[in-house]
Amino acid sequence: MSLAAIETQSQEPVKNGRKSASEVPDTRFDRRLADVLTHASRIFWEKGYEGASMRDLSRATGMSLAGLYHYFESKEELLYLIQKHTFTTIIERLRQRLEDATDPEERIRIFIHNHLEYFLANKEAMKVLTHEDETLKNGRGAEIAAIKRDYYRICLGLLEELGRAQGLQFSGRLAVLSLFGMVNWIYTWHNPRIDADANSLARQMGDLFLHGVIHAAKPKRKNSKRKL
Amino acid sequence: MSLAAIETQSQEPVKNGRKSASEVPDTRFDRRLADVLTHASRIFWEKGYEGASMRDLSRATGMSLAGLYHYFESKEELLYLIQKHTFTTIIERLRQRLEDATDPEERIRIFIHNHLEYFLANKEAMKVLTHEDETLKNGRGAEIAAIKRDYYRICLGLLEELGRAQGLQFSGRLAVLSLFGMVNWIYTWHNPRIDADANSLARQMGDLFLHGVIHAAKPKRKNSKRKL
Amino acid sequence: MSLAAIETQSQEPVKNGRKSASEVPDTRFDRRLADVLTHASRIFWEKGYEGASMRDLSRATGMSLAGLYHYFESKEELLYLIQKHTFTTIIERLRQRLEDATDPEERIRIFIHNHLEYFLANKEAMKVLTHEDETLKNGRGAEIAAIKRDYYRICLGLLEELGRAQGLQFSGRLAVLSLFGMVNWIYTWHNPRIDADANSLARQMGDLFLHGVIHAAKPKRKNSKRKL
Amino acid sequence: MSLAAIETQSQEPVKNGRKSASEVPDTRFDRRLADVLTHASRIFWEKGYEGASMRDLSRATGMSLAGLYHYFESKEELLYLIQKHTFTTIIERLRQRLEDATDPEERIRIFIHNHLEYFLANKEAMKVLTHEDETLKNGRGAEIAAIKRDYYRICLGLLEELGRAQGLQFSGRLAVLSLFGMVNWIYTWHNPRIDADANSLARQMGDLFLHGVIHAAKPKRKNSKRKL
DNA sequence: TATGAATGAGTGTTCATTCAT
DNA sequence: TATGAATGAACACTCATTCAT
Repeated sequence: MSLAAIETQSQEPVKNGRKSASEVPDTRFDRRLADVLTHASRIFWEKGYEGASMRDLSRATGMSLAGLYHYFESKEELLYLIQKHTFTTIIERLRQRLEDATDPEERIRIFIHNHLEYFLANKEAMKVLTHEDETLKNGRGAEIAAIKRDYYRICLGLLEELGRAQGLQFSGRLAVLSLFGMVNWIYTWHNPRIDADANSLARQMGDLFLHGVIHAAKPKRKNSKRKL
Repeated sequence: MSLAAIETQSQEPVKNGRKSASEVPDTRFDRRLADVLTHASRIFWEKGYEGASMRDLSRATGMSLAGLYHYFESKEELLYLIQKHTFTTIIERLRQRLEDATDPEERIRIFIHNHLEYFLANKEAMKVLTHEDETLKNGRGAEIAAIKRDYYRICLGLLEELGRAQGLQFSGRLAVLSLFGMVNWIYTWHNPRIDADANSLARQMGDLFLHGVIHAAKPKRKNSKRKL
Repeated sequence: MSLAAIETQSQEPVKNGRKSASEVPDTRFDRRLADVLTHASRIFWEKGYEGASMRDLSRATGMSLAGLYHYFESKEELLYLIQKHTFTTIIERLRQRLEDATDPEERIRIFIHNHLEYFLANKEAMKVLTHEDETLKNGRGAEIAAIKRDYYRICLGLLEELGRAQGLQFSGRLAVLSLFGMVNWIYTWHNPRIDADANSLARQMGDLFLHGVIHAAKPKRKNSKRKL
Repeated sequence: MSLAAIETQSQEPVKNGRKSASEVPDTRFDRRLADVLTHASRIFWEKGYEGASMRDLSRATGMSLAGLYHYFESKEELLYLIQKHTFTTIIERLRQRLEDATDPEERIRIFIHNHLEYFLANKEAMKVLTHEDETLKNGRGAEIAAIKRDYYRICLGLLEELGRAQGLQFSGRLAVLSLFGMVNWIYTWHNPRIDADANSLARQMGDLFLHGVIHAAKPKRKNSKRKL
């Protein structure tokens, strides 16, 4: 699913988008808008949502200020579109990859890998997602929050599968949020020149997280020497 | 160490260096400025650094706009002071608590507990620290970055102690940054009404992290059945 | 005379003078444009000429922004067309009704009634006429001003007839403009639910005005007690 | 009461107007703001409220755009201040002049004269008052509407006095609103070079209106020939 | 010590209008 | 005949900051 696609989709209710009968997507049209969103993503990443001005976007995209408003209702809509696209894409990919796997550990590793792979390839989007978490208001904010909750629930579900399979007892919430912290934090430190790639990172973080969960949550055996 | 103290200290070079060495510190004065920083912290937390205006701060503190500039060079200095104070305080506390402990695992648990305890009590500061990571420019930015590196190195050191003690082999960098992710992320989700307190959280995260590190990094024993 | 007609008429010189004399008028076409003017009238009334945007008009009429410009040169032309139509219509009706009456008082009552009746039925147009009095520039402004002067002169003529018939001496100008004030002001206060209809209003205002003029202007008789 | 005075008064709740202990009005300060209001009045008159830009006001007053906002919350507040001042002043003057007169006719003539005199001397204010009748929103709009109703009621009261004194029967509402129309309309036509001054105009309009009311409302005598 | 006054530069957004199709 | 795309100029308003007092 391309940025253009999601953009077009959300563009529907805006203005009087006629959208001709035959519905052949005008790719030249869509590409233009997708471009804008890509640039916007970068600018929001560099300067933050508040710090970025529509004039910055105008400059970056080569589109006039008023032209921007021809396509997008407001600065907030740009943020919304970016966040929605990002979340939708990552969830969609995750679902596809999860289809083939049944082993609970494997499935969690898929989750981690999917997350890291996407965000290492789209670091800007990642920061925009996490930094501008509470920026969107009302309807748009609620919509993104709902998608985010979906993502959370998927991960929680995976963890519960694992728990059932191995007879573990632990707080799913804490585990999920700890995992989210680990994998989300990368945008603050990952340097492609010195740090491992998504595959390697996913394996290492998977090891760390899964061993942590499994051993920490294993019902104490009688002869376990000491607390840890 | 009070906010007032750090503030005063950094205020020294500013403008009319009236504050000669021998002078008894005017605590009424200091308290006022500490108040300003506390309010500023809250406002930056609520609106972000860019989103917060000096007028917002003026309103929140009850000090006139010009009054703010009488004490603080610029909006950026306020951010700098807050970040410096936060980091300095947390590191200082950590060092004190570390003094009494020698067991490597115990020391890492102290690190985690210290971090969570401070940030659960100062959630605003936390967000201001992590969100406005790259906001400070030049000298001030470099100074904060240096303190941050200190903090990172302390944590890395603790991990290396553990590795040596237990004969583990793992990437310290990845482990530290994963841990940072886990503990820093709390400001995005911690709800005092439903989530555990710092002690409990520190114990659980400590379990998760330490089991993860130790078991994931343990040199494979010959008879280890399976990958995990 | 329909709005469409006047519109068409003034449209003649615009752009591609396609509309050759012999052509049968396309009424479907005309009705569309008349509709636009009716809507425009309402929007100008609600928001004022300056406050109304072409986008408002586009929305209200369902015609695209560019479509509006296809038929009308500019926003100013829309105002011009509305004002011209309104004035032309009211004068035309007045002339018809005046044809049958000869009594000077009767003729003034016809003037008042015609004015009130039209404007009570077209309150929007009325406000657009009086509020946007000086908005039109150059040629268009002059043309409307000329029509307005016509209307003024007709009324002045009626008053002079009355003066001659009854041997009155008074300032026609002041009387006309006082009358205009009385009857034009209604758009600011008339509430169809509590105020009388055009017939009743015309009678009452006619009484007030005519008694006022006649008694105030009657050459003093020797035994008139006092000024009033 | 000077423009400065009313301005100062309404300025009180704005921002943190400290307003020193002794309360000696700083006339230099007030004069500046009164100046701004006078200029604003003129600009609103020339271009209408919507058509006038804050930049126009900035240019006209010689004060920077941001400076304007230092003193006035918004463009709307400027309009409010002008309207409030105008209405308050004219009502205050009216009340003073009414104090000495007891004859009902005389009192109505005072009303007319007061109105015309003020508005011939302040034609801008007049247009701003009548044209921007519905511009103010919410609280400010309600406040001005209340003052306006006061003014209406005073006039209605005067007419009822006259009715009682002379045993007339007529719609007070219609009479008041007709009178308002007559006297308010002058701003559309009065040309000081060719038209009479306030005194003369007030006398003539007074004659017209009073004769109109009295003769139109006089209970029909048996031998009155015909309707008029 | 502390503030009201003042501002140049910038904000997000809307304007009337043009033009290729 | 009719419209989507596009824009330069303007809009009301806010910004961080300075300065005289």
